[in-house]
Amino acid sequence: MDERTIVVRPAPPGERRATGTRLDYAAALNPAQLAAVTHRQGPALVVAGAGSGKTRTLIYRVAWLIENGVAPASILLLTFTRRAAEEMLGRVERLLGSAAARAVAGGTFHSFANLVLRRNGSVLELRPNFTILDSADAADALNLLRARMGLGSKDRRFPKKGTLAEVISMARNKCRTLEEELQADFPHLIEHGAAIAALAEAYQGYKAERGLLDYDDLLWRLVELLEKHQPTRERLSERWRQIMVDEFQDTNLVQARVVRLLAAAHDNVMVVGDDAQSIYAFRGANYRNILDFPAVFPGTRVIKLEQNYRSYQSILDLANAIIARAPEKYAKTLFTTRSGPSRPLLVRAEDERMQSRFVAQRVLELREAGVALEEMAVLFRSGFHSFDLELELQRRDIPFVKRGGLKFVEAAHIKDVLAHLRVLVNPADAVSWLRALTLLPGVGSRLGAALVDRMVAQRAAPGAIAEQAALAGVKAGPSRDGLRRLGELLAGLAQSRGRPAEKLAQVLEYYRPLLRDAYPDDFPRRERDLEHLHNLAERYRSLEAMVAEMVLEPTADAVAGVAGADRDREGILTLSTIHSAKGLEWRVVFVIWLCEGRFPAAQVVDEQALEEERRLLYVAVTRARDELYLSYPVYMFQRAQGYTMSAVSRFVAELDPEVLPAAMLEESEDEAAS
DNA sequence: CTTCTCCCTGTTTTT
DNA sequence: CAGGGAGAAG
Repeated sequence: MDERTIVVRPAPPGERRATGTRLDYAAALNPAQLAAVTHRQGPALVVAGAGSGKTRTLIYRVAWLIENGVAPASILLLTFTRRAAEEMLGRVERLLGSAAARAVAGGTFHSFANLVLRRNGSVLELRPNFTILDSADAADALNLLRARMGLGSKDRRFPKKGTLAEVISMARNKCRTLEEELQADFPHLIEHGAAIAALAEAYQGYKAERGLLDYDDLLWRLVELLEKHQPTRERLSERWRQIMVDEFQDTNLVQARVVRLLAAAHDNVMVVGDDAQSIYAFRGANYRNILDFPAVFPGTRVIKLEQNYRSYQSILDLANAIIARAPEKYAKTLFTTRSGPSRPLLVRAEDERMQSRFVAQRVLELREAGVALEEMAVLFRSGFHSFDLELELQRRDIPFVKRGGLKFVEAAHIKDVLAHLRVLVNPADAVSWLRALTLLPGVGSRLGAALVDRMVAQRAAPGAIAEQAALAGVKAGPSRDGLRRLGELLAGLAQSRGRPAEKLAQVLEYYRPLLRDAYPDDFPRRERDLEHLHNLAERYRSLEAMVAEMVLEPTADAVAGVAGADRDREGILTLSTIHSAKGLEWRVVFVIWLCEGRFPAAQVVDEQALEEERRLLYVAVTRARDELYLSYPVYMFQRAQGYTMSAVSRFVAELDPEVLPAAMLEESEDEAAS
């Protein structure tokens, strides 16, 4: 049964040509793709099923526009990650055999907003050196204000800082009032409604005074800029006369508004998406954006891409069966001409160890059979689901990278280092100040906050922190010594004309002793991360760009595992959350932990969220080209109850065994011996 | 009053 | 495994 046959697949047509000739679009694309690529003007909605050549279509579209006289600089390509945009534009460049594509603007909504606001923010009285807060920074700021306002100091049931940040952010992403948001998603917090509202208002003021923008502000201030300042709107709309948005099903209402406003002058918008792959409702995305697009842009041309070029038909049958029950959608059924010997398989393992051993062993067998490690991936619902597997892979010396889970720049020690640089860029950045100050021995939240307030009120230069501390009455002692060293560091950096990487190196030198004190157990691992950070810094020419982009575009590498500086994945297996696997594909895919409580996740109860989990599984299985394994352990360990019997995921249980045959694992003689 | 330390808990997904 | 809470120490 493991006899693997060689499958001859047609190579994707096109993507190479002699210079000087025009691309042969009709030969390279199917009729639906061609229609999208050569769409003249006005709004268009491309409903693109998984693996239907969506990216390819966008690439050819950009090339076609350029070949037909559209200036590259007037094309805007909004994608889900910067990397997606860069990869696409790189391919356009190869396609056209010229560097023209480099002038195309591309990136995420947030990074686009960042650039526009830095250049045009003055009409909003926004300083160009504003700091961007990530969700953890936002939560910290809220917590500071909560303490100051004396809210929930005694009440144990008062929401934690992360929850507060989530409520406030969700309301803004869904264009709701706080009351509406609490009613809809946090009914158990309604009793704290007034306190949360007061906090939200204080938070707005706090950010405005200190030049701080959180993720939501980036989008909302852009909307404000475009809505309230007609000349700016017209200028920007004229500048980008061709707008393309990828993964439109994962945009939220604010982003949809940005699109509407940006296209005000011409309506030349092409959005591409798949309602069946909408998996970001939890952060406010609304796949209705796709369903409603034709109403928002009258005269929209709708083009459906249904032919799948990725997966075997047996895998698509499974995908179609999974999504068949979704209640509201653009009806479409994926089909392909690809068929092969293997079918998806449901694998029942005794327990988690067994599941891990199965994956590791199968990966090795496949590698023996000629499938390179980078052509395989293991996908899961949540970051921590792969912990046991990671140990097993390490034990067997199988190299892997993990995508998703805790991000590199979210690790405490990385944030510590960056805080020093952020203070340099924006001396009013109270959040970063507090972080840097409380690292010092003898400086806690109280003294730290007092010093920050003083620095901001006095508009003092960062290097003046020690003098300001003395003026504030800090007595000589360990805290004064620390503050003096911090002041010397910052004063030196403010003077320095060095590159960002050189400044970072100085911060690292200062920070290393603090790191060793703070993490006596595992500072070596963290020091390696700092090395990696230093390598990343080499790419940037300006400090401002570096600190902004590190927040907006965190590198996909997780902290754990090999935080390798090299980015090529040759000979490396991929482990990934399904969310981070979006848009990618592999020859062989394993999806693990398909049991109730894990997938769907335990905390998911309401209908809408369950539907999203279903779509998530759909995304997972459509990542596979040739082979697909879904697995789950029969017994799972839960700390509270010990070993319990698990139930297979409802999404799998309801499927016809025809589309997903089941198998179980048995301990064989030689395996038991090893 | 402030900071430090130790123990507890409870873990989705991400710009 | 980190973030928060409680209690001890400065």
